[in-house]
Amino acid sequence: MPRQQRRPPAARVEERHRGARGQILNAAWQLAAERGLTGWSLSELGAAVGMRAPSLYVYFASKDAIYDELFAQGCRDLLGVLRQVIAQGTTPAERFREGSRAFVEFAVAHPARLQLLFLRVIPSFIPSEGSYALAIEITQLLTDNLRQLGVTDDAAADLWTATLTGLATQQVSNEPGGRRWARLVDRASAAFLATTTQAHSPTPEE
Amino acid sequence: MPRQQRRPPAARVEERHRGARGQILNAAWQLAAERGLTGWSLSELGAAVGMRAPSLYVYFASKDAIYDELFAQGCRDLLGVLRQVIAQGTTPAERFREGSRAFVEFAVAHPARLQLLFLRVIPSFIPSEGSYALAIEITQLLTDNLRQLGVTDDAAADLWTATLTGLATQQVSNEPGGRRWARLVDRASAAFLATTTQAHSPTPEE
DNA sequence: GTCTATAAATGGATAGAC
DNA sequence: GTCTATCCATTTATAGAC
Repeated sequence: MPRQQRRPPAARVEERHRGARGQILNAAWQLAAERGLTGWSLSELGAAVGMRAPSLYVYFASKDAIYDELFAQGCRDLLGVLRQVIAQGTTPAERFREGSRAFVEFAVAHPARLQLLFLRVIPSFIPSEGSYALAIEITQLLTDNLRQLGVTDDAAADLWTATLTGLATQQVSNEPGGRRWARLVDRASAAFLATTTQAHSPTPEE
Repeated sequence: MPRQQRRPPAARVEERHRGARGQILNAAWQLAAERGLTGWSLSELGAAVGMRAPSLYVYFASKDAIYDELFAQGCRDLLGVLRQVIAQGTTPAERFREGSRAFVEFAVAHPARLQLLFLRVIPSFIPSEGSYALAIEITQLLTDNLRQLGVTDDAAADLWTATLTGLATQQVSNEPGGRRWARLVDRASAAFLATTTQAHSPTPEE
């Protein structure tokens, strides 16, 4: 029987491992916020957590693997925010309005997350299957929300995601830190609901 | 008096120079379309026009200078398309609808132009004053278009640019080559006009 | 105006000592 | 698990021959 009494318990090791991974991801978010999603290197990331670049490979297989974990984490963050906000709403309309507002606020507060999750900014990076499934959950949440309002039209849901990401993107791209577009989300929600739910003469598609 | 009878006329030289610059920019657009806006290097660009990388510096001061020229060119392209489409419209409403459609079609057909003009994808690149002025002209054109419809609200114009870029961005990011979001532009135009022009109970801003 | 050569730096990633 | 050292590819950019 191999001796293993002096080896620390595997659970402890894994816990520390996860802790370090978390630190690295936090530092990556910070660098992405400061210099853009692609504006940092592995050596800079290592320095940010008191490591050299090669040590990062103990925790991640590649830089794209880090992006993939950031992608998944960003999805979970947004899902958490949206679920919380939606849970607080008392009516479907309120849930819709507050959910939409939360989406834009999240994206504007975290431009790097917006770029990573909803824009194709990194040519080499494609999210893994598991990470992408989380992104689907976000739009799913939005679609369910609309269904509760009686909006079962998939096209309407698509138009709404486009509007929300559009507002956030314009805000972040043209006036970072401002509110020029972000403040329009309530107005957009109201207009969207007005044209989608009430007596709608279905516009003929092209 | 210095002899200069054997030197080719300056006009000829400049003409060739401009021709080469044009070739380089065309090749850059093609590379950007194939591999993403940032997915190519100067040596690849040089090879595409039968040059080595250093020779490109005869025509452009830096890679960012190339991006700046691409930015300006993209603006002029889009302005040309929009002006032509708008000129063909017979009523303000038709000009609005067709202009909106043309905007999205342009962006979907040229994702790299969309990224360069409306998204902040390259951390290091900031358009020059002259190039940015062209970008302003685009939104100006849109604003004027709306004014002809009696929409003088700046916020409405902002909401509309966000919607258009949002549709294009979602299309390009999530389903490149498809029509899922692009086909919604007419529906969005109609909804926007319905809520903005007709008896509008002004939604209170937050 | 184009080239070779090269600078000067940086990138991501691996090997192996400790 | 972290390091040094290093690989190898690649980058933008410059100098100088032709």
